[in-house]
Amino acid sequence: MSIFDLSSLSRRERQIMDLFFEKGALTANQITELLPDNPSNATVRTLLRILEDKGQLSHDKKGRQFVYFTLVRQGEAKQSAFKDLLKTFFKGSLTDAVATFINDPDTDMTEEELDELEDLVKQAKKK
Amino acid sequence: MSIFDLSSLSRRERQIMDLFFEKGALTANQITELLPDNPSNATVRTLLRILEDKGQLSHDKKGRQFVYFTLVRQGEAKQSAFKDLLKTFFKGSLTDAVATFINDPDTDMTEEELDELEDLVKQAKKK
DNA sequence: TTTTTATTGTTAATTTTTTAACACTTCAAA
DNA sequence: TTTGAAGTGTTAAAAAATTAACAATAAAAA
Repeated sequence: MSIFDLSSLSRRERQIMDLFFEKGALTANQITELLPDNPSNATVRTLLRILEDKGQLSHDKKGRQFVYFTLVRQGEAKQSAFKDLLKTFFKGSLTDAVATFINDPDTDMTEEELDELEDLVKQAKKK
Repeated sequence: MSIFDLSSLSRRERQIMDLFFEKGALTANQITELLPDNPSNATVRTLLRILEDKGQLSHDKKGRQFVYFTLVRQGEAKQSAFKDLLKTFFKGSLTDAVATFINDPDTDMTEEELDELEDLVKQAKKK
């Protein structure tokens, strides 16, 4: 199993890894608050040790607290997760995904974002 | 729990739902072949019945086979999954996600795709 | 028909995940 | 110092997920 393969993690492990990807470094107490269904602090610490054993996380000591962080490089995790999503839901097509998102009535992007996006595509076309 | 909330499914349940999103309707035998770690056919059927109980799947009978399919509307599942991914990995920003993908050296998009993408953005700007 | 084969149904054992109780440690305040 | 508060370590029970054995059924072939 690759370190990027989130699909082989258990439900709770995955929920926790998602928090790290979203928030960066976290303590056991922070995770306890962020997880659904109010697990106990001890429960979360067990999970953190398991994820550390699996090589997904590590921690630094700061005062008396452990501050955990992913060992997966953020950039690679992002790319891997994004590609997996495109494959699962959009036949691998970025264009399909963007179309779905932009055409969702709930989505409202600012003019600036759209400009930025257009520039991005133009840059890509130059190569 | 919403029917779109994949994060509350178990590991196997989630792997199976991902297959349905990617492939559409499937029989137990097909799923058995597609899943990692070679589960037995009986195992897969149990999971399918569980997912049916949870309201995620249903099935039609075709000859002697059951053909299963998601009850989640594909369009809504896509949007929900995509938004979740943006939130987890890209601070909710479509532009960030597209930039990461396009700038990945492994990615190579055709000229046509890029054109399509550019048009899409231009259309969106008109509104 | 009858038999064979490919499927599904049921159930229970096994394994993994999830949980938290209780012990231990460490820092900081009194 | 001593004591208390806030954290971590260990372990084992409980719950959930995963697995597959065996029975039943139904379609197809003989």
